[in-house]
Amino acid sequence: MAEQASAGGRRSREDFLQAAFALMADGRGVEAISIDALCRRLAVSKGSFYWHFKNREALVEALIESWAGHYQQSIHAALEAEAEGEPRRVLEALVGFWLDSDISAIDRAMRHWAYSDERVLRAVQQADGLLFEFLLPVLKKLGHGAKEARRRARLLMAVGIAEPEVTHLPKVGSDRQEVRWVMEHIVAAK
Amino acid sequence: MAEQASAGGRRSREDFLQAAFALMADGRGVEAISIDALCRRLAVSKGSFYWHFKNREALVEALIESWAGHYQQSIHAALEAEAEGEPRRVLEALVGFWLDSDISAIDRAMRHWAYSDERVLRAVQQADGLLFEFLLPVLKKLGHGAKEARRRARLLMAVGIAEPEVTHLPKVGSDRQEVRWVMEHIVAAK
DNA sequence: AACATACCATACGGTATGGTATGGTTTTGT
DNA sequence: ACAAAACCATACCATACCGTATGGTATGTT
Repeated sequence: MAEQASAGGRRSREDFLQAAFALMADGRGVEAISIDALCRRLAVSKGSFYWHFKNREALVEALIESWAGHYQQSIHAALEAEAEGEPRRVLEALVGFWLDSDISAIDRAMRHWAYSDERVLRAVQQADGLLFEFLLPVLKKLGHGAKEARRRARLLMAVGIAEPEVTHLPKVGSDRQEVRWVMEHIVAAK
Repeated sequence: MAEQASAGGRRSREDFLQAAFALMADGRGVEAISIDALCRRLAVSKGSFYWHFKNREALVEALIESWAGHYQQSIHAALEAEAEGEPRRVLEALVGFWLDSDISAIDRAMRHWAYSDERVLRAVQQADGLLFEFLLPVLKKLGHGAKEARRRARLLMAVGIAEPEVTHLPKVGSDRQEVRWVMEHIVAAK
């Protein structure tokens, strides 16, 4: 414990956000984020927290905003760079982004949190919509019509989302091989 | 409020389990199951709860066991009856089972709960494994080899699991149409 | 030196929760 | 009818949490 942030020095708003994400990622979701737990993790007292945030709600709102920002930024960074190039490379980038372990842990927590908080739901749906919009033209480039593109984009995202849920089912080949198979099967025009 | 169970009469262990599932289904998952909330819902006091259960942990364990039992039973009821018939009909039955709103709400809650409780994780994985084993022969009947069957069964389950997560993305046709498309696309041999 | 600002510690109040102790009521067996 | 068992209500305690009040320290600024 006793996070970085220059262990003797002071804490910033960002430190609390980072610690909250960390709690969320390896805990029981948003419920794991208690102010006491945060302060323990940062080796600081509640006085500090309430200096940086009005209350727990303010932290929560900041968390949502921060996540949305990072998520969108990640998508842009991973995909926009490739957007003009070979469609398959764009999809590779997407998969790489999605399988990133840090992202996916927080991602799962956010998705569940969305069930109990409308604001989170909106943030997640907006992020999904963004990714979806990226996928559509890529699939069209691969020769699919509008309807087919929508269906396959949807399917692709469903698979991406559910992947962590089916890791226990017997796999046929390596991760790379599986990805390639899904690509060819879902993505390729018949 | 004030559940059935003969509103004046006494409560059984099963009543508490049912109420707990109900709380779980329309709440924030397992955290929504507080003893007070349960007792309020059943119009009874904590004395009753602690008569039927040693403590909250005991309730939780009973919940896991009960869910696993019901889930397996549902799978058998829905699929085994069709197991010898037309493969497509088996899959239709599966989809019908999966889209059942009650099941899927609790299902989602269980899946998330699994992240924070190993016992739940085992129960969910075992249930998934069961369904998976049902799917394999069906897909083989449709003309797929062993590898292809495993891959497609996995994909099919991923789609089923993730479906509730992508409901906000634009759909092309009606539910039935979408299901047919996925069937044809994932299930059918090319 | 005097003050201002930013930051943090400690102690406390209020509430929601899990849990216990104890006794009362209803049902059941004989 | 009567006792035992099953079932439940009430009062109470301990803990964990959010939030506040208040005082303290470090680093400037004038």
